[in-house]
Amino acid sequence: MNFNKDIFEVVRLIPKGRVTSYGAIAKYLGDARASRRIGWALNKSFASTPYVPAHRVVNRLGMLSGALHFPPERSMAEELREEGVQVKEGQVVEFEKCFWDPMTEL
DNA sequence: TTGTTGACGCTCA
DNA sequence: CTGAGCGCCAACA
Repeated sequence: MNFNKDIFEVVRLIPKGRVTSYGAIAKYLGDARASRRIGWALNKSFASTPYVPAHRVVNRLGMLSGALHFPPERSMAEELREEGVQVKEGQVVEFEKCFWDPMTEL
């Protein structure tokens, strides 16, 4: 299905040091209610190629809700920090400033 | 075929 | 502010 593919595509377009939300992606793909499916799709993103920076996708509050699903090696928080995104207590600091909206950026 | 689940988002009390 | 509940819908047992 194209949906998953589109999700991966959009996620790969997220600039380094920026983050976006499930809802934003869903909206961009035309189905604002697909947020749940996005999480599910991203779950499988590990097996897909090329690499999908799923750590740049968080929920609408900027929380790393999916951190537990990441391999210990690629901790969401760590990856983000390395890219210049401050993460504290499983949440993106200054989320609004790092937020990247495909709707307005593309 | 049916029921449960989930990396969400929103509303209401 | 916190918690509970609901809608959505694909995947899976």
